[in-house]
Amino acid sequence: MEYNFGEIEKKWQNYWKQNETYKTDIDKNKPKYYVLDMFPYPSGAGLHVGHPLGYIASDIFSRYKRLKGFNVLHPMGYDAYGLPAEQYAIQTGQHPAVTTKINIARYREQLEKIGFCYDWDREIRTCEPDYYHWTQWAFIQMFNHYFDIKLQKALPVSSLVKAFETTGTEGIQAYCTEEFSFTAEEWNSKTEKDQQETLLNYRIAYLADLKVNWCPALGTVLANDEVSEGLSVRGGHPVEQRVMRQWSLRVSAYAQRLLDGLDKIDWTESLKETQKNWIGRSEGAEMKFKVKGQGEVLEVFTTRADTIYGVTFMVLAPESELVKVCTTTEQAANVETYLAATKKRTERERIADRRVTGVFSGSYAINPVSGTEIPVYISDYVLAGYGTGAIMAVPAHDSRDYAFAKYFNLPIIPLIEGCDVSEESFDAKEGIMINSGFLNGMTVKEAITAAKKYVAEQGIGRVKVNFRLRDAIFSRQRYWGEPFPVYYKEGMPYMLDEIKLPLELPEVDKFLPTEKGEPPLGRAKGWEVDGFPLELNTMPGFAGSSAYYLRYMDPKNDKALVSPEANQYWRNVDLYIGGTEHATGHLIYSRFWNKFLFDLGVVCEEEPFKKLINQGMIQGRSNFVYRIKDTNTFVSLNLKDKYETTQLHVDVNIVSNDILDIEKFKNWLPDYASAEFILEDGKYHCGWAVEKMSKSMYNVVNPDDIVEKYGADTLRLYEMFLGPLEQSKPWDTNGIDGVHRFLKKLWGLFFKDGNLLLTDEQPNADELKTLHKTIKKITFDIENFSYNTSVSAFMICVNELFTLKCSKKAILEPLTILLAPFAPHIAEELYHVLGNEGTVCDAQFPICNEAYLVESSVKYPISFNGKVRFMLELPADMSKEEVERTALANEQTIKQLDGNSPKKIIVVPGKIVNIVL
RNA sequence: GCCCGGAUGGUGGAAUGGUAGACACGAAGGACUUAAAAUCCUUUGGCUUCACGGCUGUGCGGGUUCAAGUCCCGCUUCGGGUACCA
Repeated sequence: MEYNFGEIEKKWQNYWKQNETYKTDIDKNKPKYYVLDMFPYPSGAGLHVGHPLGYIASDIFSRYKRLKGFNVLHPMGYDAYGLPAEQYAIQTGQHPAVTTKINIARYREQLEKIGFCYDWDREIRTCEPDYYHWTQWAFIQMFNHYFDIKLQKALPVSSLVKAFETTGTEGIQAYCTEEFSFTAEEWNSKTEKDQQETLLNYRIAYLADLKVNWCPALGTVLANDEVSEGLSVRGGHPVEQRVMRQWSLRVSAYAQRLLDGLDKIDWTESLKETQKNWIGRSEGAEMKFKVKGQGEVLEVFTTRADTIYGVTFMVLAPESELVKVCTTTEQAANVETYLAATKKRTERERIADRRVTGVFSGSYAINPVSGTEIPVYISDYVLAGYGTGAIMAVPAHDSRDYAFAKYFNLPIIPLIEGCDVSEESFDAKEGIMINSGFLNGMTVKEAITAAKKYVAEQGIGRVKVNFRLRDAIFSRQRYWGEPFPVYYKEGMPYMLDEIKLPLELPEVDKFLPTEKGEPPLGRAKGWEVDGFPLELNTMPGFAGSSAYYLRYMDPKNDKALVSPEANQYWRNVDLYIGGTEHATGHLIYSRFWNKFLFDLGVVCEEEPFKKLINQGMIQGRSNFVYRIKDTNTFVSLNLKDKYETTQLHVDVNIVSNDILDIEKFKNWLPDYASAEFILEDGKYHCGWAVEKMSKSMYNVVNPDDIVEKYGADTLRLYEMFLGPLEQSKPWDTNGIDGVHRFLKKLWGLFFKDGNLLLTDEQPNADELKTLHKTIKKITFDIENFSYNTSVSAFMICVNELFTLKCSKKAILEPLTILLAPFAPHIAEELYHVLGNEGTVCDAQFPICNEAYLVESSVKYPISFNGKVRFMLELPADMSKEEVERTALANEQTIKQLDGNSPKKIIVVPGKIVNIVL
C-alpha cells in the first residue's frame, strides 16, 4: 500500500465534518483555551502560500492543547467589508456583496483543503447583518457614554446630563474635546440643539469638525494608521488635509490605560514598543505666554520647562485659532500668503520638503519667567493636532527650532555649560544649566523638576501629560461598510432605538458619490426613519474587526454581542497569531473597544489578547530568464554575461530547481512560442531573487497546487520547516521533497509492499530512547513555537527507527499522536491502522519518561586551549576528579602535552574537558 | 533622524557560554531498472594532504572567559516600524 495522500486527506476531512470533530461547546469540566488567527480580508486573488503560515502554526497549537486535555476554541471568519470589493464594484458594477461572497467561498475551499481544526459553525462575516448588528450596538453605547478622568472609565452620558442640570460643569472631570464651563442655569436654558451639540464634546463616539486625511482618489477620509508617508496604505493614493464634520471615537481618553495594559500581556517587546511609541506619552508642562498689548494668552506644551530662559521666539501652527489674534494689520498680507501656500501643500509634499518656511505674525509674547519680549511666528513645522498647536522655541536645544532660528536670524541662547551651538543645537538632556536665573547650576534633570514646580506655584501653567495618540476618525464616505445607526434632527445626531438594529445596508444604483458630492448612501431610496434622514457615511474597516474575537464565543446570539455565560467561560484570547502590520491599527482599536466593553461590564477581561505572536512574512522567490537584446533568444544564467541581455521574470511554476521547463515556457506566453535558447549542459538555468510575493513578479505559489501535488500534510510540515515562525523567509518550493519523503518514510515503517509491518513486540532500549527523546523535544518545541526544529526532530526520529527497522506498535502509536498536530491526516489514518477507534484528536499527548534517556556513558570532547583534539568515552557517573585523571593519563593527551605540564584543567561533568597549556 | 529585528555552507536553516553547520534542499558519485520515475547507499564549509591529519572558518574591529555564533563595547550592512509629537 502506497502513501496515497489524496485519498487519505479527503477521507478524513469528510470524517471530521460528518462527526463534527471540531465542534466546540462550553464544557466546564475542562480548562478552556482560545486560539485565534487574525481573520482575513477575502481578496479576489485567493490565498497564496504565505497566508496559511500563521494559520498552520495556530492549528498545531490548538490540536496540541486539545491533546493535552483543554477545551479549545479555534474559530475562523472573514473581515468582509473593505475597499477592494468596492473599487471593483465601481469599475464593473458588480455588487460588492456578490464578489465578497464568491471570494469567501474560494477562501473557505482553500482553507478546508489544508485540514484546519476550525469550528466552522462559529464562522462570522463582518458584512452580515446579524454580525454588524453588534458593531452598531457598540457604537450606540459609545455615543451614550463619556470617559470620566478621575475614575478612568466610561460612564453613561445620562449621569453627566444630571450633573449639568444640578451643578453645571462644576466638579466635572470628563474627557472632552474642549474645556467648557457653564452653570446649571445656563445648561437648563440651552435649547435641545445646543445641549446636544454640547454633549458631543464629551461622548466617546462623537461628531466634530476635524482636520482629516482626505484621499481624493478613494473619495473618503482615512484614519492615521491607514495613511503612511502621505499616501493611503490601500492603493497608495495621495492624501491631503481637510476639515470635515466626522464621527470619531475618543480613543485618546484611554491612552493611559492602553499604555498600562501593555505590562500585563505577553506580546513581543518590539510590538509593545511600537504601541508605546504610537500612544506617545510625554510628561511636561503647559505654560501661558501673554501676548504683548493684548489680553490674549498663548498656551504651549513643553517637556523642557527647564529651557524657559532660552525661549527666543514662539511658533503657532498655521491652523491655530490664535493666528488670527496674533496677526497684526501690517503683517496680515504676508500671513495670508503663507497660510494659502501651506494649505495647498499635501501632507506628502510637506514630508518630502524639509525646507524651513514660516512668517512673522507681527505680535510679541512675554516670557512669563524672564519677562523678555519675543516675536511670534507662524510655521507648519508646528502641528495643530499635538499639544496646544503652539510652541515656545528654544533654538539652542531643539534642532527644529535651531533651523528656524538660523533661517530667520533669531537669537540662540545656550543654556548648558560648555555646549557648542554654533553649528547645531544641543538636544541632549544632560549638563549643568547656565543663563537660566534660578535654575543655574542645576543638572538638566533637576532643572526640569524645579521649573515645573515653579511654573505650577506661580500660576504660569500646570504640569501636564500629553499623548500622541489621537482619536480615531470613524466615518468613511463609502458604500461597502457598516451603516451608522444614526439619524439627524435639526442637524443633530440621534441614535436609533436598539430594537431597530441591525440597520441594514441599503441598495444603491451606483457605488459612487451623488451629484451633490454626498457619499454613495445618498443614492439610497427611503434612507430615513420617521422622516428623519439617516447618516450617509459608513464605518471604517476596523469597526468590524474590533470585537470579532468576542462574537466567536457566542456567534449566533441574537440578544447580545456575547452572553455573560460564554464570555465568562472563554474570557479572552489565550493565543493570537497574526501579522505585525496591525500593530498600530487593529491591535490598538480592539484593545480600546474591549476596554470600553469592560467598563460597561459586558466583558470580564480588560485585555483581549493575552499572548500574541507575529508570524513572519513569506516572501516570494522569483526566477529570471535572460533575453539577448533585440532577439527572441534566451541565454542560460552563467552564459548571460557574454551577451547584452534583458532580465525578465518567469513564472516560478514552470521552473524546477532553477531549471526552466522549456516546453512550458514556450506555451506560457504567445511571444515565447518561437523562442530559442542558449543552454549550459543541455539545461536552461534561471537566475533568482527574493522579492515580494506578487502576481507581477510571477512568483505566486498557490497552496492548492501544493496540496494537489504533495498533500496538505506535506504543505503544513513544509511551511513550518522553512524556518522560525516569527522570521521572514522566502518561499522556495524546491525543498518540499524533503518533508514529503519524510512522510513516505514514516508510512514505510507501517507498510512494505502492501503488507502491514506492525508488531506487538516489546520495544528495546534504543527504540524507547528514540521515542522519548522525540517526545521531549516536540513538547518543548511546541510550547516555544519552534516548529521548524520539531519537523527536524520528527525526521531524525523516523530516520533512527528506520535504521532500527522498528515497526512496533508501542513506539509507532505514541509517535503518531505526537505528529497529529502537525500532519493530522496521515496521523488519523495511521491511528486507525494501529487499531484505534474515534479520532486521534481525542488521544492523549504522550509524556516523556526521562528514565529512557539516561546514558551509561558520555563521549567527552577533550580540548586543549579550547580546541577539541579527540573524543574519550567515559562512564556517565564518573566523578570529576576521575575524569580529569583518566583524561590526563590518556596517551593522546600525553602526545598533545608534548612534555609540558598543563596550567589548568577544566572538567564540566557530562560535557567537556578543557586542558589549558 | 529615532526605535526594533537580522547577518552562520551553493540554498532554507540548527546550536541551555562547552565538538559550529543538526535536519533538509541542491550537487557529485554509486546501486536497482531495458529506460525513466520512485527508492536506497556514499561524499559534500574553505584551503591543504596519497593518506593519518593539519590550518582556517558564524558581516568587520576590539574586549570578557579555561572556552564566544552565543556575553560586553565600537562599526558595516540588510530588513521592518515611525517620523517635524515640542
